[in-house]
Parts: sequence; structure tokens; C-alpha cells
Amino acid sequence: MPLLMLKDLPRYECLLEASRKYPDMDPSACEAFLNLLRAGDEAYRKSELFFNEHGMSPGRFTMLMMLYDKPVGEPRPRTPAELADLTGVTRATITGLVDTLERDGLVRREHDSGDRRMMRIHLTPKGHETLLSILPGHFRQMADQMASLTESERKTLVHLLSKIGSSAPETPRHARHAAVGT
Amino acid sequence: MPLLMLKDLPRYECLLEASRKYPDMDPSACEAFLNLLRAGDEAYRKSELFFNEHGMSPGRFTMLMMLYDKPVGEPRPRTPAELADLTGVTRATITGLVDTLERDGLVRREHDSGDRRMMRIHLTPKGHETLLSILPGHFRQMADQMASLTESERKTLVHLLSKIGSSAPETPRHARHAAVGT
DNA sequence: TCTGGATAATTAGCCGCCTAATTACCGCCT
DNA sequence: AGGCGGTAATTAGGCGGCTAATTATCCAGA
Repeated sequence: MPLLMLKDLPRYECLLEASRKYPDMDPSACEAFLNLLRAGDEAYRKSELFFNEHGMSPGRFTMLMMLYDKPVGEPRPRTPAELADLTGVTRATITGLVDTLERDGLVRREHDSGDRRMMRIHLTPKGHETLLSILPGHFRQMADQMASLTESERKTLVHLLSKIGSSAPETPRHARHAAVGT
Repeated sequence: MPLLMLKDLPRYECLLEASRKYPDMDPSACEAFLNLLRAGDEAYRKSELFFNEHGMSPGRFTMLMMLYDKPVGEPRPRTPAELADLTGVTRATITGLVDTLERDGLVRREHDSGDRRMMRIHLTPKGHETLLSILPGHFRQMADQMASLTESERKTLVHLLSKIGSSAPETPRHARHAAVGT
């Protein structure tokens, strides 16, 4: 769980008011931003809640998915480095996740024959089973959360969200204000 | 940082394919859901990055905001319980945040005169200063992130995001320190 | 008066994320 | 042949979430 945010977003008038004091403040941008964070966080938490009820977490689930992969019944082993790459977290994080997944018997470590620096993470039968038992509920859960949007609203949403992300220079060089403390 | 997700979202054809195997799977819902999570997470991380560059974090920043509150120049002390309530995290989390904020001299604990069970968390001058030095950049950062959306697209986005959240039958965030009983 | 149940904050200990440092191993290159 | 740079995984230690248990204080009622 990420956020630590205001439980209740500021009302629009408050944003307007603040914009009078701060010229950099853009009320509609601020409103959109805060709503995006809040909605994303809420969706994430609901989904997390679902996973928790099944002894899972988003991270653990994603691990299992990566080891299962697309093909029909062919779980395929991966190295921690691959897993880190696919999921976008560090290798240290993968080590930790694999530790607990292995402890719970969902996953098994094996040395790579050939290059002993590498490990191969295997989905165990129990892990496979667990994954399959959770998938339908997970799909249902996502569908439920989006149930109040029509097909075309979903398209619009995806389009707008993509616009936000795509224009990212990733390292915006603005913000040259010196930090105070440190 | 929350997510641990696929760094690259599955393509829509893959979702369609999966929907043939799983009747509960709704491709457009899934797409919308994943994009929402990704966009929210990205926005959050960028904002977090900005805070980190100033020795802050979203949580620390929110704490300072709560202690500053709206009025002109009148920071007002709060109890940990109030802070937990306003931000939607547990009191234990507040204790931890206040620990590090106090260590860094941005905040000060004082016993409540009257009810010695309670503490009052005060913003120090250094904390106040830090907050004011960060605010403009924070506003700019939000505006930048939303810059690719027009005014009307922002409205649409907020509207769609609200629709998602509002249809929630659950009460995920309240009922925390309600009676435990037993 | 004092005692017991409520309430405020903290502590203890888990999880998942991070960075930096460490350990183990590979293979090139002289 | 043997050493050294590079790469894989782990460890160590920090942060910010959580729950459950503990400590300190308040207050109401016998």
C-alpha cells in the first residue's frame, strides 16, 4: 500500500483559493492529479484486499504469473534477474519475494546447470494450483471495479491515461529549487 | 512505491485471448483496470521522485501539510490520532513518521496539557520553511504531469475516475479502530 | 477511594520496496 | 595458469505501510 494521502481530497474551491496564493498552482491539473492518485490507489487496495484473502499479495501473484507465463500448461522457470526485469523491481526485492514464496512451497529454487551464478525459480505444483485457483476471482474483481463504466467510457479512460504517461520526458529538469534541510 | 506490476502491460490481443479461456475475464475492464493502476503508479512515482530530491517523501510532506493546514500563517498542532484520521493511515504509522520528522527537526512532540495520554505534534520553524520551499515545485510538478490534457479532458478524466470509485459497496478505509470486542 | 474498562501512543515484529555492499562464479587475456 | 573485471544473487540496513500487544492515562461507578 502506497499512498498516505489526504483521505478526503480538497474541494475545488480550496484549490482555486490556493491558486491565488501560488502562481504555479493549476487547479484543474491539481484536481486531475489528485483524483488519479486516489482512484489508482483505491483500485489497487481493493485488488490487494482480494489477494490477501487468498494468502497472496500483488507482488506474490505477479511472481506466479511470470513463472506461469502465457502457454497452456507449461510453467517455465525464470532467473531472479529476468523476474526483476519483467516486473520492474530490483533483484533484492525478488530475492525477498522468492524467499517467502519458497517458504510457502509455491516456488522452488534451483541452481542453473551450466552457470552456477544463476538460479532458476520454478513454479511448484502447489504454486500452479494456487495461481489457477485465484485467477478467476482476480478477473472478476477487475471486471467488478470497472463495471460502472461503459465500453466507450473505458476506451476514453484508457486514452486519457495514455496521454498522461506518454508525454513524460522522465527526467523533467525543472525544479531547481534548493532543498532547505539536508 | 507500491506496485510490483508488469512493467509492460499485456497487449489487447493477449487479453482477448485470455478471455476465451476464462469466462470471468472482461478484456476491456482488464485493460482499463491495468492502465489505471499503471498511470496512477507512474504519477505517484514521479511525484515521489520530486519529493525525494528535497529530502521529503509523500508521507512526510502530507504530515507537514496537515500541521500547516489552510490558514495564512498559523501552523496548528495536531494529535497523532487526528493525523492518522486525516491521512487514512494507522496511528502506528504516524508514530514512525513523526519519529523521523522529529529526528530531522521538522516537527516537535509535546505532551497535551490536560490529557497526558495525548501528544501534540508541532511544526517547527524549520519544518514550516521546508514546506514552503517545496510547495511551489510540487504544484509545478502536478501541472507538468497533467500538461498533456486539455481543460475539458481533465474534467472528463475526473468524471470517469469518480464513477469508478463511487460504485464501491465496500467500506475499505473506515471501521479501523472500531470496537474489537471478544 | 480505588478499581476496572476505555482510549492515546508506542513498541514489536512482519511485509515489500529500496540502495549499497558482499559473495560466488564466469570467462577473457596476458 | 592464474588473475582480474564483470555479472548473478544475496545480505545488510533503512523506510513506510500493517496488526497485535503493551504502556500510560483518564474517568465512571461501586
